[in-house]
Amino acid sequence: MPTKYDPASIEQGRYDWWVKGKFFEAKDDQEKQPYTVVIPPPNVTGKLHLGHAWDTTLQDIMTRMKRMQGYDVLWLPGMDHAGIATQAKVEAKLREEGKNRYDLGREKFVEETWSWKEEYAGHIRQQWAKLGLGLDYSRERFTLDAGLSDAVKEVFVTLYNKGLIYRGEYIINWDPSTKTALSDIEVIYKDVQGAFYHMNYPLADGSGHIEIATTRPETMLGDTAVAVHPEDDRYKHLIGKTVTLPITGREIPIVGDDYVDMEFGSGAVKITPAHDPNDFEIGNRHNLERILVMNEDGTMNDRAGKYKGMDRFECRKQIVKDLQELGVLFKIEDHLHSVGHSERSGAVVEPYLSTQWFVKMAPLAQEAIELQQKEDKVNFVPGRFENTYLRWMENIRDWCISRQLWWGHRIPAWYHNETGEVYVGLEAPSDAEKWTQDKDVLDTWFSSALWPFSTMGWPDKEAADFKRYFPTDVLVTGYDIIFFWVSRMIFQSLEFTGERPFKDVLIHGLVRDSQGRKMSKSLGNGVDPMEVIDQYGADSLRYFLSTGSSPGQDLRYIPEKVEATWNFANKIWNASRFALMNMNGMTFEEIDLSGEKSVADKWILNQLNETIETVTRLSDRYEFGEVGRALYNFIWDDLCDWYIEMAKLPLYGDDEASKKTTRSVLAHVLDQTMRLLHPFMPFITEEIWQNLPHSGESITIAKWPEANPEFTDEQAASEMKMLMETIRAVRNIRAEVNTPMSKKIKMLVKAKDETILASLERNRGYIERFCNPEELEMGTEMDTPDKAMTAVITGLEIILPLEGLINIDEEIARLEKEWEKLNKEVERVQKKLGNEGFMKKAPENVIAEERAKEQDYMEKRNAVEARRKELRG
RNA sequence: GAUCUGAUAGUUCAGCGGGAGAAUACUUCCUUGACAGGGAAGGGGUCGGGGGUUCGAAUCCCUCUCAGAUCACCA
Repeated sequence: MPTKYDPASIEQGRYDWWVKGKFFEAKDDQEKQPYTVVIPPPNVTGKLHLGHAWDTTLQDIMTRMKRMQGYDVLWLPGMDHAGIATQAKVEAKLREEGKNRYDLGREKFVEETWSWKEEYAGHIRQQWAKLGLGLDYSRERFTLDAGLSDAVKEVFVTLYNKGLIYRGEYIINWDPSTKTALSDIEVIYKDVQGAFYHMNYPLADGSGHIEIATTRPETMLGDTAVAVHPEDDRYKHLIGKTVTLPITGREIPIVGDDYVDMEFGSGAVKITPAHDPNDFEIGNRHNLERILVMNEDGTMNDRAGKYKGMDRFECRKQIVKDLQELGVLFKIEDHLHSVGHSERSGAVVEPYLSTQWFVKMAPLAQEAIELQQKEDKVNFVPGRFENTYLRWMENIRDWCISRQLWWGHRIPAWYHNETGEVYVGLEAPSDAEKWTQDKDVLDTWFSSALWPFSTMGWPDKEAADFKRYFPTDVLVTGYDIIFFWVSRMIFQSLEFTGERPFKDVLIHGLVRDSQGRKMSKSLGNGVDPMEVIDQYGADSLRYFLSTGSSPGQDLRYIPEKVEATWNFANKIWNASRFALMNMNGMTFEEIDLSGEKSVADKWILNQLNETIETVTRLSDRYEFGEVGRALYNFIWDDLCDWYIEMAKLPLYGDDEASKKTTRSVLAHVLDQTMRLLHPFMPFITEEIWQNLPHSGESITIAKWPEANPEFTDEQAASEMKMLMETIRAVRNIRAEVNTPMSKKIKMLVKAKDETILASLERNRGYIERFCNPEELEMGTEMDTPDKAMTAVITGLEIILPLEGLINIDEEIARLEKEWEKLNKEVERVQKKLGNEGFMKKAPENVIAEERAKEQDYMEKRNAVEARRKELRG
């Protein structure tokens, strides 16, 4: 084994070996309980970022752990066809070749995209491999697979027949750059510095004018009314009159509608039913004409008259100029308002009148909301996200699901070529030649919403995997896609399987840069997980990601922290190296823990028990940050700093029996520790475990450790505690008087009683090794020389005669300070114990603890006081 | 405007009713046979401010300040 931990060399080839060994495949073993997780499918043409690495590492930890705990684990991988994003990428590539999708035609274009998909899917699998994810590739799925497409059709047709999917002409969010409709949540609102344009529309009868204001003056070309509040004294007499729309000269009515806010602006609103959702509704109430003035690409259409062909923002400039010249537009105010942008393309979204398909949400949402009142609800971790989810569900609007793209699930609707009749079905009508299928595809999220069951063979309700592995146990995802995905899976699963799709949802935060900023392409502050792995290894990255935060909180990526994790891995590596060097070829069968054990042996076994218990308990609660701390402390402090140092005594000695026991304890503790750590750091633990005396083919299928009650040993724990305190006290004094370990000093130990003395005598060897005295005298009575440093710890007093090295005045001052400190503690505890309320109401164990503290502090204080008196002489 | 989150050592963060913790940085010492990317010792915090509940509050409640997020409105 090399002296330095080199992740690249140990990670090399290991993943392929795991996959070949089929350790990650669900075995459909009826003896075992199933445990299921489906991966949140990444965009197939995307690249995995640190967020994916975090998300999948958490899933890997849980599935590896459950596998070791004896579950029949299925962790199902897959990818998402990501309609808009993927199509945009392929179109960009075509553009580079001087082509566009229309040159290829729909069929060719989709073919081209499929081959892209194949290439990129390979990249993603490589990244999963590099992260070490224990995925069952025999069950990998893609949202456009035949099976999943059947599920999509089944859901569409069923919802349509139930009246929960409808087609209609409404105002939707239109992205003019990708020329498709978007759902409400695909629109990102950003505050933008715009302008508020004030205009006077002249009354048709020439009796004056009415003032309106708008942020989108170009839409005035499609105005079909002006609305005022029916109670507004300024305007109510005008209701029923008409105004002449400047430029177009159309005559449009003034209507009264409650929607208008009298306090806002002039209290009169221009109404453009084809370009604004609120205006659309007002239009419906007043039977107004809908005049669409834009094309799908955001340029002005025929209805825009002389502005035809202009881009919408060009048109805005021009129309403002023209209206100013006409004297209609008389004021432009700066105005900060929020403007919708496409989540994918970034283009300014246009509210646009269009015929689209929608899911009627109210009944579906209602069921999902009611689920949370029931026993088998979806359990959000942390719980507060349930409220986020519920509030969204309660206010949900209908979901626009049609997209004007080519890459996706084609909508299973056909229109009769002559009658225009609509047919919706799993297959085309029998006289297919007389019908034309809807050109559009479905929102990508429509298919991902079915992921937990469509991947398992549904709509075949008898499919083996669906019956065995659904519902899933936990879904892991970031809080940013609760609305996009989690909520939709819940209502679709309820509607179609009658069950929740997962028992738990573990929500994590976002990975940010070291300054707390979101990672983004525009800032260029993104970090590629693959580069981190090249530098520090997958295990370091995984440990950093999984233990570096608490549930639901964001995580800053700080290179120094990943480095610190590398140091931890290096520590583990070297501890194992030490063990192996001293194992003397011991085999697994030769491990024997029945021999006589030292305090150190008993103590480390006791600590191991506690660690096993803590790691198991906290992992079940997804408290990986705490688990990480427990493992770190156990390995670095208990095992490396203390146990291994103490084990050197027997290992370098010549008592064969204790050598064998020490080797056995080391082998056992390391074996168990590697197992505990394996879900977090799979590569290094497999490597070390394979080198250690072990039984079994791979640590991935080794049994999860269980605390052994035989090894729980309070006595050893307290004896060890005293020993450690003794050693620390001596080190402390040595540091204080600048007397390094290499320098031998005389050492006296005064024990409080015979029991303590006996314990100290038992551990004389350790004291000699760690305190390096030239002479060690221990007893219950001890004369203290004047020129000595002393330390008081629970149960004993340490005296180091240091002739010539100490200054008595300084020592007295130090003792006085120490006395003050101890006295303060005594007073604090006594105040507590003297408090009637405390004594009456505090639990017994707390009172007992306080009593013990009082005793301890008093003894220490008295010893310090006695020493001070001696020095004062 | 509503809701949520955060404010703890120089820095990044845990802890979330019973004696202020980790990592990192810093200071001093240590070429001890796993590891100098190591070991030992140490300094450093009225746990954002103010109220309250409690025998007891960093931890629970209220309020204020600051930072961030989400949703809604924005003619």
